[in-house]
Amino acid sequence: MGISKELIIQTSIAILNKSGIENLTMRTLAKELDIKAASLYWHIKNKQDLLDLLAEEICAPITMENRLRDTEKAIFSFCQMYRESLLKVRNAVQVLMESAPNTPHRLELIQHGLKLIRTWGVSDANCYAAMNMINNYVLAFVDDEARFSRLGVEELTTVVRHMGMEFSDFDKQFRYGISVLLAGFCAVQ
Amino acid sequence: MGISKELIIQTSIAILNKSGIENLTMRTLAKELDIKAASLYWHIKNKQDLLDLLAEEICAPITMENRLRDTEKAIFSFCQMYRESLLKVRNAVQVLMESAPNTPHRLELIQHGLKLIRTWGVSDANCYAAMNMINNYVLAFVDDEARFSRLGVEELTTVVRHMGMEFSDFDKQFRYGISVLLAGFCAVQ
DNA sequence: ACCTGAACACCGTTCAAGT
DNA sequence: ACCTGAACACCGTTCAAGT
Repeated sequence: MGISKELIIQTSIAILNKSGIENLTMRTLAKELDIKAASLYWHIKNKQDLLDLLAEEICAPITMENRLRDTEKAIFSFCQMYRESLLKVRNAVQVLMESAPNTPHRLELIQHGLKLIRTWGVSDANCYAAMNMINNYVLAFVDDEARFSRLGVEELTTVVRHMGMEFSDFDKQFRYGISVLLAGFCAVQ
Repeated sequence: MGISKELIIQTSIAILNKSGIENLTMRTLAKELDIKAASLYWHIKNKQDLLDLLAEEICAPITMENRLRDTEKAIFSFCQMYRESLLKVRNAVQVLMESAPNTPHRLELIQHGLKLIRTWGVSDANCYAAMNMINNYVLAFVDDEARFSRLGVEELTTVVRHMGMEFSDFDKQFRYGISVLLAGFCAVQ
């Protein structure tokens, strides 16, 4: 069995999880695949192309079930899925931020998010801004969450002392932000 | 007159504004200063040190005047100053994001922001999360704003058509987001 | 169709050596 | 005190050449 795009993606994600994005290079990727860096260019256009593929792969687990009649619950569960998908791959946030959401699945997700926000009562004029706010909130939150989870115990206690913050429950903090945004959307028209 | 830290900072910002962050390298910076890259290490520790200095310089124009009795107005004007400071330097957002807010002025800004948010009525338990939300909102907004302002006319009309969005008035959009956050903070306790 | 060697044009950083 | 030459260990990418 030879090198396939799928294998390249899975190997890249393995490298991300093991060594982080700063060690995902065309050379390390090639080495892991037992080929030379130059050979990668037969399968993918360039590194940006690889990042786009990874972004799409990272977002793949996010589904768009429409079973929830309660719009608020639907938005919460959508954001929660988004968050969980990002947490599954180390540096997922950086990968998404280095690639434009032009890929099919990510475009679908945006459409779905917009629909939810419209249903929540945000006007046409504001729904793109609202969508951006939610998207940026989730990305920034997960970025922090992932960074915290990689801190040593001593740094953690330093941070806690300095900020006087309990972050034992990331879930609660996450829901707080979403609640703020949803309440804010309702209040401002 | 020799090379000073201040000259290095100003030259770096000139390079940012002319060529963007991807062209701010130790080599281009040295060339602009008429020295060799190795010489830079006499004046600054490394590139991360440079980015920290730049982040502090970018945030320098943000003042913390306390003259406004109206908390809402104070927060709006604080965010507006933040935004304007970021817009003055190309890729300012990326610079801030690549450096931790450990420098004196940035720490002061955080303290001031927290105070405003507390005054606005956010609880101790939530004020760090709220502060993060505002900070991330401004950064993401300016990142978009700066990106849009660098788009050509043809891409702009494409985006407008696709999103059905008017972005003639960035100010209005910016204030919308801040309003959402402030209203949300009040509504969720 | 798929892979490689070798090169090109870059990075950040170090360090002995110069003045 | 300040600067440089030269090197080291990297990057992404291209392309003629191999099979």
